[in-house]
Amino acid sequence: MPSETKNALSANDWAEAALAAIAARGIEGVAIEPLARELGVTKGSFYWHFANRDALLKAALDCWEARETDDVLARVAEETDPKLRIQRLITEVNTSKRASRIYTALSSASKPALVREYVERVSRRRLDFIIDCYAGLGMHVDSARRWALQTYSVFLGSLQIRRDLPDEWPASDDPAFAEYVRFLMISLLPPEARPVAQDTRYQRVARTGTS
Amino acid sequence: MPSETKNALSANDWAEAALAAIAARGIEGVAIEPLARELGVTKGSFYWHFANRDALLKAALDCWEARETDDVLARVAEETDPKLRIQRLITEVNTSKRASRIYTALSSASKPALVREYVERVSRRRLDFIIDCYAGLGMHVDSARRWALQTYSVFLGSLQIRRDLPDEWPASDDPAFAEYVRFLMISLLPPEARPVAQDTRYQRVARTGTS
DNA sequence: ACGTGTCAATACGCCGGCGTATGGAACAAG
DNA sequence: CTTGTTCCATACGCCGGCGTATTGACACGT
Repeated sequence: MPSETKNALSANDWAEAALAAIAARGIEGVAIEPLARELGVTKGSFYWHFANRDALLKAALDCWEARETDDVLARVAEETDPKLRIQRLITEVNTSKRASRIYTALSSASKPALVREYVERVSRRRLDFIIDCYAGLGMHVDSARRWALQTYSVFLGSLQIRRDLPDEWPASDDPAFAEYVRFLMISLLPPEARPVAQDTRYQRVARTGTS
Repeated sequence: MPSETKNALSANDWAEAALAAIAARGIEGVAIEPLARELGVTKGSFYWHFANRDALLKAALDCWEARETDDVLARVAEETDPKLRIQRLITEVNTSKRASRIYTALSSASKPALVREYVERVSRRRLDFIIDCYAGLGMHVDSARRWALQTYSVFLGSLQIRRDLPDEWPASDDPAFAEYVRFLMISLLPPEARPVAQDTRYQRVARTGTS
């Protein structure tokens, strides 16, 4: 196996480049010849490693699925306490921009039916994981499902908002961001499991005479 | 103006077809010749009505923006009571599948910078509207923004989940759906504005001896 | 020195979509 | 009947991406 002896490309290099292309230009942006140019080679290289474009897509999606499940979920799952686990889940909203771009790109239109399988598997595993988190709080299954659905919705919606309205989303160093996270910590945890006793999310505006 | 005398196509027909194409095949699916085939004409027709593909995209996005703001927001805004307004907003999650497909398609990758403007405008108008809804409850601006961000996230996330995991989402006639809506009614309204006094979202599972 | 296997460059044909140019067909007005 | 306008068809050239075939450059073992 004469690998890593020279600057020869591996199939994995192509898969990674494909993922980057998905993040940057969407699923349709995974084109052999442009990718080859970016990698400094020609497509003669590509067709040695892969049979066709679909094979590349499949390889890239395999990478993605592995990272999005075994990786990020494992990072959260190492927190054994169910309450802290949910909290960590919430702060993970600040996950890498690249990951979120890939997800929304995959989840969008076109969906060559190959992509669909991957998105569905990853989504289901994520949701099931969150359901387990809430079930770990001693919650009934139906309740846990509702809470999880809400939390996962907030997660996905946050990714979208960060894409569509980058200005509206507070930066990580903005105190408003920390406040929002604390807000979510309360909203997304059932009353009995909340970090602080009192709910400070609702401050009425000072009374004025106007209407 | 010899319009509607024959079966002649108008520019608006093309724009509508383009929107349908966005919903079905994404932004890249807006191709002149396939659209012409669907409409039963050739692209000779198209290039009489439009200068190029970008002009068509712009026309389609104008239609979309009008519908997504002046239309759907107006439908919710006719409810004057702020509390009921938020509730109606929540039930609007069940909006047309087509609308959600268009949105996610637009918000995905590629984003030829032309699309970006439209998505940003629509998103901002939606978010501002929701912020006003919460402010209408007498909430402080910062608080209202947090609540709105959460609610809009739930809304967007729900659209995504319905796309990615159609099986996991309860059907409209499923009692689980009604229960989830009631769940959200409580979650997404501040304590003082909730429809019912007691919070029934958290039912602990019956105690068992196992672990 | 000689083959063999690995990885890549080059050249080619194909297809589908874009945009243009030109030529109608229908219809109204004079 | 001619003329002009509106709307569409046809034919063409162009480009970019896909996939194949062929050749070539190294690295190795023998």
